[in-house]
Amino acid sequence: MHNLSSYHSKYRVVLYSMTIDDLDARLISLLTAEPRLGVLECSRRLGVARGTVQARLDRLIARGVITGFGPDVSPAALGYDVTAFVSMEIRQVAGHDPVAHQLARIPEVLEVHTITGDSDLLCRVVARTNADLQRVIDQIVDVRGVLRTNSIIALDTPVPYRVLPLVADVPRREQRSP
Amino acid sequence: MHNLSSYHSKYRVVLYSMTIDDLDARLISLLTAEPRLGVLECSRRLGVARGTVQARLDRLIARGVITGFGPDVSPAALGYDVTAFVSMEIRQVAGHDPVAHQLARIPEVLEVHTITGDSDLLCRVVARTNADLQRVIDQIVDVRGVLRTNSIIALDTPVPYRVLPLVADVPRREQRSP
DNA sequence: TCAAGCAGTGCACAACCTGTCTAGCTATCA
DNA sequence: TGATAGCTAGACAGGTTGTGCACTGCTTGA
Repeated sequence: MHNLSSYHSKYRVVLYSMTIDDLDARLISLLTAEPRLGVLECSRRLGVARGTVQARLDRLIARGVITGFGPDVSPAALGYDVTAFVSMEIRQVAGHDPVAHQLARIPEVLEVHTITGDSDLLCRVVARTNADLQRVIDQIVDVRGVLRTNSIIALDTPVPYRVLPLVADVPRREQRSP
Repeated sequence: MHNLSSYHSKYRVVLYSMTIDDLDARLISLLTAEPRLGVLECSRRLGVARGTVQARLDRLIARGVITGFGPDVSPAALGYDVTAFVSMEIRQVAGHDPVAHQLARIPEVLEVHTITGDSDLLCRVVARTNADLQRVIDQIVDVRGVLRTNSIIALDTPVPYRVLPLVADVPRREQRSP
């Protein structure tokens, strides 16, 4: 098996983790900016052959770097204007998995993490209004194993979720340590 | 201006907010499951005319329900295995915007919210290792206006970010209240 | 030092899909 | 009742995709 991270570049450091190329980063950036672009148009914009773009994309997907091209849905546009982070303590006897499984059945729960610190779980929820948030929190509290919850409302989101700066940074980090 | 939410359905309630149809929900679900599907294939799967799918998609995008089709990048696949939530207090004199602006310059900061509660800002950060997380937090603390931070590490993510259950739930909510 | 393997390039082909337009039909709303 | 909006079905040209091939250049390992 050949070294995944040392091919075809004099600058690339030999790291035993999967990294991405500058071309990969530019490809991801391009597709993020204009997602409807086809492979052919990408190859034109990037100045490489179509087969290269096709191969890069396949590889990024195969490696799990790109997990999908799903449509990004805005909960706010659906009327879910309230976002909150709910942390909770759970009864430790049964572990956290059954609780997370029950939380997953609530559509308004968008994300669940197990965390360090005073609480055990942190989840992101959305609701239509503050009153509706109460309904969602009630559903969470009703989950068997949930002992106490603590809610924090997100008033504004000055930086919405993004990965692009990270993607652009990876190849530069590689080059800086020859 | 005509009523956006009452067209073409005997079940739909007149709500003065933008909602989605059952067909919209099925379209989004389908595209989420198999994002590489074209419009024509979608129309076949959904059993409607191609023009309908095209029109629905255009409308969903125009309304802001679908904000994009960007490639979903997994930070973990890029070597950023550590996810943490960092809440912070900031100096109130200058407001929170300049702080958020500086935080946005840190690639590892994926998301920033202004929040209720003891802290002022909550952000999601990623890092390569726990030691690397220290580096990122140091960068955050160095931001002018940041007084104190509190970090919570996400050990596991039993429910990764998803919107699909919410999307599927919206049309059913509409029907339930005639 | 040399052969092998991997990326990339350029080209070709058929099949398919997209964007766009038309026309007719139906349901809703004023 | 008339006007409007949405869905269907069909059509068209043009571009794009998936795939295969041969060739080049670089890196690797014997």
